[in-house]
Amino acid sequence: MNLKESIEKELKAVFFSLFDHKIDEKDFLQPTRKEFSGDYTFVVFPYLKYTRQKPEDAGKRIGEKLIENSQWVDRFNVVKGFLNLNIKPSVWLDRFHQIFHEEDYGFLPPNKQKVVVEYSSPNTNKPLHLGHLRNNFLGYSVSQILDAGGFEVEKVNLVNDRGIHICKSMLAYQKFGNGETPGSSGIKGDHLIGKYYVRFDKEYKKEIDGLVQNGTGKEHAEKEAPILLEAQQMLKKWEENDSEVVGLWKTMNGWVYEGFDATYSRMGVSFDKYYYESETYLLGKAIVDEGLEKGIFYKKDNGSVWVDLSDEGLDEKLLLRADGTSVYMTQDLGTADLKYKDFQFNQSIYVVGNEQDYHFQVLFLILKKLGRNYAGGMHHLSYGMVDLPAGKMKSREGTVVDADDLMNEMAETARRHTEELGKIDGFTEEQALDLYETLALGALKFFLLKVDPKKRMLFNPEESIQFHGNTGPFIQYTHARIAAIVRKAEQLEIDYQSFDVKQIDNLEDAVLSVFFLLNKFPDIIQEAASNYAPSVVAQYAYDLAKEYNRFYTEISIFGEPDDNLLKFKVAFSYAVARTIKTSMGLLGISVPERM
RNA sequence: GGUCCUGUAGCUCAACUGGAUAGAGCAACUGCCUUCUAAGCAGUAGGUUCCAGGUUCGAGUCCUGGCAGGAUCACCA
Repeated sequence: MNLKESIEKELKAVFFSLFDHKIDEKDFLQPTRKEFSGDYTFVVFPYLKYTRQKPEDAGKRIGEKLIENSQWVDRFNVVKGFLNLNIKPSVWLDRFHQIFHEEDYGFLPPNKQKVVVEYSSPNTNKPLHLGHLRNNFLGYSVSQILDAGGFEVEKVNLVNDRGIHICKSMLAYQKFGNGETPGSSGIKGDHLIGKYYVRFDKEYKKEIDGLVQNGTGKEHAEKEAPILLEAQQMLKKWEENDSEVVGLWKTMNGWVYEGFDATYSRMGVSFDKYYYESETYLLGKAIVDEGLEKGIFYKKDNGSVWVDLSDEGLDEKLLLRADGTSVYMTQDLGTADLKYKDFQFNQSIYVVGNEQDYHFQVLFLILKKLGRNYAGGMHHLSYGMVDLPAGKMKSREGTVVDADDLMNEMAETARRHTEELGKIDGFTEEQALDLYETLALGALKFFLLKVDPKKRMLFNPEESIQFHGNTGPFIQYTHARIAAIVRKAEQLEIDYQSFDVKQIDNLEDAVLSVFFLLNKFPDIIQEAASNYAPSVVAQYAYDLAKEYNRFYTEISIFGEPDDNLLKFKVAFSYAVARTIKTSMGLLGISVPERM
């Protein structure tokens, strides 16, 4: 039982003895707001019908009775109907002692549940951009958080490696590539393929213009442009397993994967399993048959298969084309089954942009109708678009922020800032570059993760990434400061682990607020895990760093004359640094020892 | 047009799922480096929480109706 629950139990007993009513609610204490004195607050208002007195009086009576023989609470104050409880400093100190010696502090015990997190899921016809960054950072962070929350996590990447888009790149390459390779051109594989995707679009537009000038209608021209027909032809050949087309496809996808691997590794994300649509796109047809047999789906005259979800307030949805080929939904039905077969998950998370909200609503509903018992554990972690000041990003129009470019710019900005501050004296070149990378990725990840995923966000390349205030580097800086303290303590051979809480009787406010935050770390992980919410962790890491910095500037550590207090202050700082490191780790952000 | 999401300080975001005087950061202004890292700390200023009703001891939060922005409603993925 944790501290809060212990107090709730005591308070329940007191309330019962005074008013002869058992409080049924769980979790009825809340943290006291900053402006008031106290640690936890009991709101009396909801219980007025049992107390039958003015809220102030009831609060006072409960408070008095509670502190008579409470193990935990020694003071209280009442403001209107709010009973604020102060926990005994000695209790905080004991709690801190416990926390300090728990190596994995904050992590929840294994819960025997398995969760699959699918994220990233790139197309192989172009490099990753800013939108993918949000997806990847979210997916990776949620995986880390669920892992800390006691789940067994499988990170999965479903690569969209087939279809008309990749044929467009292949065709343009065939026509204009002159045998260029990543090696010969010095261009990273995914960027090289992206180059030909753009080239295709250019030629395609040219042909449309030509057709329109010769009197063809625009819509017709868009469908009939020879290069598009050629790409469609290529897709057909691919599906027929034409060796030349498949060979080119393999080569070009290989280049893309090399490029992606480099980008993923720099982003610090990874996967336990890859699925490829080229291998899964035919799945799901059996499920269509199953649905027809069960009478959940129906066939139209032309042979196409549909599901009618109008009873659930949705539309009719196509599941199989008249020519018997699959659509996106067909594949996703099949892949859902495949994932379950592979992992027997309790939960399956899809990190996918909010433009597919409707798709997943339909997908989950169909699986439920089909009687898949795993369907209840599925969740679409939907996130909003990242917009630029100029508006929406469009890959074909060149208005995207490329992921590799952005990381380069960030590292460059980090270098400039650091050099201006003269902070790299004594760093080797390698250490300095390492630091820039840590700061760049820290700033970027924190910026993207501190916001509620549902919200679309504006990214202004010049202004969005800061190194001050509510940012990744601010938290990293706090960690580096503490690391310096710990280094110094070790140099001075201070055995800070041996501090004795029994000898401490007076604690500064700043220390108590940090205790409160440290104590709540497991709850934060719990909350973040059940809501798939990295932003909760980001907010926490910031609060902790902020609060510690208050302590840091107000209180001298090595100026402390009392030997035991000195040890305690170092240990206290150490515990904060460790918790900062852990919580940032849950966001996929590493923290430097020096900066 | 139907459905879903969003709307909070000039800007970017919080608000423990219905609690107190709505909080941070950026930008602006004022202080604090001979001390363990000033990428920091303290302070000032900034609000009709899009609007109108309703529910109740209490609403940024829940309900109804509007307004604004976005997404989606393809034999695309």
